[in-house]
Amino acid sequence: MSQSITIKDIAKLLGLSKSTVSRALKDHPDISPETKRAVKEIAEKLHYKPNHVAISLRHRKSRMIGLLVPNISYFFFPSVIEGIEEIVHEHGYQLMILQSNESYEREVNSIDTMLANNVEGILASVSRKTEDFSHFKNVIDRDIPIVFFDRVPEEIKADMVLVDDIRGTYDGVKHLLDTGRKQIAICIGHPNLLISKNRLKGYKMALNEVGLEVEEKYIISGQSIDDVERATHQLLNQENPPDGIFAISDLTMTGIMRAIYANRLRIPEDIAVIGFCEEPFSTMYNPPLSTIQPMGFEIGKMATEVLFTRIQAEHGFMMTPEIHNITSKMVIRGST
Amino acid sequence: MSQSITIKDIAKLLGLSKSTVSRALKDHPDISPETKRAVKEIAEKLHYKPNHVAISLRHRKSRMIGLLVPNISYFFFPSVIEGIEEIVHEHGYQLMILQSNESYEREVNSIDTMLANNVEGILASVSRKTEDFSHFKNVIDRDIPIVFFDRVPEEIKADMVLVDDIRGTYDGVKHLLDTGRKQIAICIGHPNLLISKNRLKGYKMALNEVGLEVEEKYIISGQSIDDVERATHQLLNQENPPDGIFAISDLTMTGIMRAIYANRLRIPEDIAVIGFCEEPFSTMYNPPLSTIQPMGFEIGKMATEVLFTRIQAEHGFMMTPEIHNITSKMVIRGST
DNA sequence: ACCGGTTTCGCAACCGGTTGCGGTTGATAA
DNA sequence: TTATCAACCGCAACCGGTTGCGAAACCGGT
Repeated sequence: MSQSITIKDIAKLLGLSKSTVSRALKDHPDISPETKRAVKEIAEKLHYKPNHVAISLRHRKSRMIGLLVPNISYFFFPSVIEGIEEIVHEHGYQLMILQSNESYEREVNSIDTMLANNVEGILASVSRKTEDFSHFKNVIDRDIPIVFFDRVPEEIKADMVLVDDIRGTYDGVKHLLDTGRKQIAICIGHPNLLISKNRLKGYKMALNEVGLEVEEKYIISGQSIDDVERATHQLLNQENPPDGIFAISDLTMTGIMRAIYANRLRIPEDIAVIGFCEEPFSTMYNPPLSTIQPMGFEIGKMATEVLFTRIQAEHGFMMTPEIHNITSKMVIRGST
Repeated sequence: MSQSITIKDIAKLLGLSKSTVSRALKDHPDISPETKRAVKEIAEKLHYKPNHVAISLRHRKSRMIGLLVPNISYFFFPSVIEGIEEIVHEHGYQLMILQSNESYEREVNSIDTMLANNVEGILASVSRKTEDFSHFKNVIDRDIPIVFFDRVPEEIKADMVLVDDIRGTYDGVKHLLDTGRKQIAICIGHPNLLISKNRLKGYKMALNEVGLEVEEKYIISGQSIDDVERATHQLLNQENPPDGIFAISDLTMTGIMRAIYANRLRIPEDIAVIGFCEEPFSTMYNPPLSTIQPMGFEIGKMATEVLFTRIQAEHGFMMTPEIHNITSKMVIRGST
């Protein structure tokens, strides 16, 4: 039984044609009830499983959704994926997950394999290194729906689902101000990224609202935990160190926390900390961190729902792309 | 250009047959150099990309490896996946990642879609809920190589790649003893799991070696962070509380740490902590945790290498299954 | 002119399903 | 008796490549 059994096998056993078996299996009205029964019975007995590859080839569609993520190593993307899978499976589709690992080549490659595998739609979060977006244009030209989330290309016309960074940062910084902090620092990622810009915007909004000016010395950035740790050290050891820090991600938060611990500062007495962090990351610290939850699950769900409306829309009748902002939830814990 | 272009398109444009084009593209010696040049040139110009689905159907193989994991939400599996991807891509294959989410139905389902998609091999870590393993037997009967890792079924004859739990736990507990601890507790997962049994074994080995007896009250277990947190509370508040705890995973560690913090105990002064934990999890705490690193990356690599030797072996000529133990690395930090 | 051997290419079947269309059968109506 | 029609099923093409085999065209040698 090393070979999987096919429709032809069933047909031969029953003295029928392939077409009849195929139709019987899917309750086509042309087939008599007895024939259907016989076919289904033997199919059941032999554990017949249709070959998706053949179906995909014939129909030019695969019931598969391609997912491109930079990585799955931290909290955010896995939770997004959970949201995606919920909707994908609801529709009876399968998910094909590809990691770019922040590499442009692998990103292009991944898109190629998705197309070569006839995915019916693509969800994508782009790599940090990507600056040429023609592989995505390619997808759009082929009329394959694509929805970007979180890390989106700026120059592509497509649906986007984003965390509301401006609002989230504004909320977090405002909360720090509300608890009496005056010198609030922020740690951002790569300054070119849209998310960094937006978060800075929210930061400025909150400060300006209470008449504070943005000071350059309170803005640090870093690409890795170690980067951030070093930057935070400098930040804490300058004159007039901050009494509150807003971290932009789980990674920056880790670097910041390490530096704070190393400097023997107390949280929240000496310095308050809040930032964009996922569960269960934020509850592991001492004290548990107040956070702006990015709601990865909701982002995944929303992105996938948008994708399916595109898939189900008549081809050619494309609505204009939309941008969805998912507002984050602020959770106050011991660190502020 | 909404339709992707095929071999037939190229053939028509050049007045050739499909077969000639196909052969030209793969440098078949039967084709003249000029024809090859012409074909390749126009293929390049039109951005021709072969349709993997068609190739897969024809060859009955897909150059895809299926990966079944319970989840991708924590540190261990993502790092395993990194190792897997390294080897998979080295071989020019693609990885199809499916999550069971600890659900038996979804596990069976995932195996089905892998088979239906003609994967050439499967890497699997089974769900906690799985007790019937016939879906895996099915795979083996079909002569499709499968390698289990980390969470393995006991009653299936197949290659396995495991963390050396006995050795790892032994090392960790021994280290606690070496630093002068006398009452050492351990927190395990579900008692039925092989890993729990093995880790208990290592725990006992280390204790017995220095003439200590295993006491039931020092063995706790839990399925979730909250479970563990509660159990640790009880553990710490009984008479003769432990002065060292060995945690069996990132999850149990989180519960334990929360309970320790809540009880205002100092680490490592009052209680030392060590356990199986992944980077960067263990460095986030205060103090950074000593850990037994499970080496997910190595496990992934090893499992995939074994899988490819099976794939490349002549079918039928199956070697007997092997069990590989990956020894963990002990990293001493501030918590012990 | 004829033959054997290359070189170069096309025909057609095939992978495993799907589907338009046409054919056969039997029953019913005219 | 014959036309009509529904019920039921098979033929064959198709999706996009791959490949065994045969054939045409050309070569130099006799």
